[in-house]
Amino acid sequence: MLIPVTEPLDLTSTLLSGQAFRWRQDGPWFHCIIFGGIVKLREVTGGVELRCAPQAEGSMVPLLRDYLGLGTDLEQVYETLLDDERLREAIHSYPGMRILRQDPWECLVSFICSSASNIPRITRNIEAMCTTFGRPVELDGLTRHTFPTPHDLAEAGSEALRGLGLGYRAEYVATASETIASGKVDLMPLREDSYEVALGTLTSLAGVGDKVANCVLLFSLDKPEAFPVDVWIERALQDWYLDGTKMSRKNMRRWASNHFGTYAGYANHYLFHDRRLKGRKASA
DNA sequence: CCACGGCCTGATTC
DNA sequence: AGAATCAGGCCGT
Repeated sequence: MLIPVTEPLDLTSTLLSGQAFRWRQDGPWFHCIIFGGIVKLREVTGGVELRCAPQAEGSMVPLLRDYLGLGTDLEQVYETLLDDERLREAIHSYPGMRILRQDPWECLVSFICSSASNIPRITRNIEAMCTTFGRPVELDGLTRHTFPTPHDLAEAGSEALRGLGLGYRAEYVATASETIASGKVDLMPLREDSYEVALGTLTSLAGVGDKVANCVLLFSLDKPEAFPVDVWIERALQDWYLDGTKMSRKNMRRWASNHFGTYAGYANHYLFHDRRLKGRKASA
């Protein structure tokens, strides 16, 4: 089924820029588990072709439009960022790269797992949790596993998670899972809360500091002003904006939110993507 | 509020 | 070859 898309959308950059960890590319197709179903997407003239199971394709279309962030007016976002020379260049390099609107739970666990790790390992860890504690779903002879629920991971416990290679992050995931499963913290309503309130709630969870919280806020909780500062962003800000001025990461986040404004998160992701593709040494 | 060391682990570098 | 270092940080002191 065709999802008609008239808005700018670069599917490859959007799905593979490091904001989500479960998309796989297979020729022209991308596949993943979304909303509990297996989904295949590919870019075609006029939009995006969709296949999915077990849901009907028709019912998945509005969910995917939402997930892909097509509700956001990118032109308006760009308008606020194009004055900046570095951003202008990055935006021209990857026009149509969007911020996804992911499931907050999966996003939370994924970024807890990301701390002091690397993309291949994070991806392995997440996939291991899914194959071990998730449910298999099949489409066109392809099997993927659903992301485990808070209850699943709380029940699994930290030892089992360590067995999957999470290292010290296993304790964080187990504890955070218990907190969510118990109902002490409810993630979805944070979409309606202010940035500051949601940030405070998230950082009360095990293994969630300022950086991880800002990732969850930006990629799943409707906070486009969120600005996660990781090593890549730290270097980018140092090199291009701060001219060597010493600043803590939390202060960098505050500086950037103030400097880039309402859509600081988009600025963040374009800088991040650009920096990462160019590699560490290439850009001075 | 900031600075610092410790923490799993696997790949890369020296 | 074996030891540091780094990788999309967080926590406690």
